[in-house]
Amino acid sequence: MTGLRAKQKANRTERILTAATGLFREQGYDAVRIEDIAEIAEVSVGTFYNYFQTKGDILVAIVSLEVEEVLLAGAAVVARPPATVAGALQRLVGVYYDHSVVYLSKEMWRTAMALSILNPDTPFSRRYSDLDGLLRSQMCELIAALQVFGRARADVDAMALGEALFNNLNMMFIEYVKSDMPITALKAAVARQNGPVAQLISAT
Amino acid sequence: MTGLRAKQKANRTERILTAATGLFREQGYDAVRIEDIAEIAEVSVGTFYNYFQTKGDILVAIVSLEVEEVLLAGAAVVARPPATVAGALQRLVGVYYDHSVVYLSKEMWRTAMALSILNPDTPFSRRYSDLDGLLRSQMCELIAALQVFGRARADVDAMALGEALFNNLNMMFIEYVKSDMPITALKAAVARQNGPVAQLISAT
DNA sequence: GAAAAATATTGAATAGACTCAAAATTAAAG
DNA sequence: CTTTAATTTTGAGTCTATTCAATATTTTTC
Repeated sequence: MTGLRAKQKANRTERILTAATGLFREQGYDAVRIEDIAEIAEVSVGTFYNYFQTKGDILVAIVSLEVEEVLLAGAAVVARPPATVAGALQRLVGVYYDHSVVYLSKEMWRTAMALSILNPDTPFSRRYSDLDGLLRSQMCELIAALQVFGRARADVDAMALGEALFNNLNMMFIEYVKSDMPITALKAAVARQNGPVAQLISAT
Repeated sequence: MTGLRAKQKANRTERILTAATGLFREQGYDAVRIEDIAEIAEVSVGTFYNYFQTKGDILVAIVSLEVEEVLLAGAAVVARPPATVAGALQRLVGVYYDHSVVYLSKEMWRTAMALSILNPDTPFSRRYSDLDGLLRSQMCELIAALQVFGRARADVDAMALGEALFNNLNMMFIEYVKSDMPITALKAAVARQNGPVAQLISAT
């Protein structure tokens, strides 16, 4: 047996996460009070703070769960990349963006990103940063895969280029959640920015 | 005469900004209370809020002043770019980073960037975003200048590439202020990331 | 220059994130 | 099964950013 305590702990974590996710979606991050989350989760405010260090922490935790999904979706693209460099890049970018936008509002993204910058040492911020690192690696893998398939020139540093490409798409996502730009405009802008690079590294 | 009111207003803005700048540098953003700023600036808490919408707003205002300096320094590089693409890119990047780091701590940068993401519609956040846009344009100008001087291939979209390069260096700066990385490591990492692009667009 | 209008200042009151010492629960020891 | 020890929960209390109605100052009007 895992012990009563461990079971109750898991159960409470679950209840708090569920309560917070629902409230954030319904009312937005700012409008939700810790008291509200605690009430729905049937714990006290103090207990909430035993499970999550700050209000921001739980949001970052929720967002991290979402990023894990994005990572899975991206892996599928890397496994079977489209045949052209430009196409492959745009497919991966599109998958990232589309998945990022399903469950989380722009406000939730803004808040989570802001908090992960503000308090980089909080445990869930670390997790978020780690996931970001994995996405970055995935982009590098994609470039490497294109080289293996002979679609991209072999004489470029896939690692370096992948990092730069990822950083660009990530920064553009920040612009997107800061503005009222539609997702189509975001994709178009990134496609344009990737254009020169895609052309230059395409195998001749 | 500009009117008594206008003069007093300018004077108070000045006093508040000076007080806040000093306190933020001495104690860090979080440790400073609005009450402290108001006391040193010899105004009431209420008056502070007549001049700045939030505590974050005044930080973003201070940081924006700094970004204006960075912009000036960058203009000098664009006016006389180093002779190689890689060299020119690295010079501009270096100027940006060096100037950004003189007066503002990593904590101040983290806070300002986080807040400009969190509340993009506050007046000073807009100003900050605008300045960021100008920096981005500056990178585009640099690429264009290198093309004019025959250092870079003329058949690449300078605008698109400049944006991507700037977004990369900007995201790397975020990584830098989130971590305890020294600035030398930051520059080295960006140089590496820019490497493939610099090589590919260099005039043959 | 006095009265009215417009604009600013003020600080006490509010709200909500977060803390912490006491109380309760679970586990371990005998 | 009791007693003791180790963990957890709890919610009243603290701290600060922010608001707003009352007050004060400056400008405009006549």
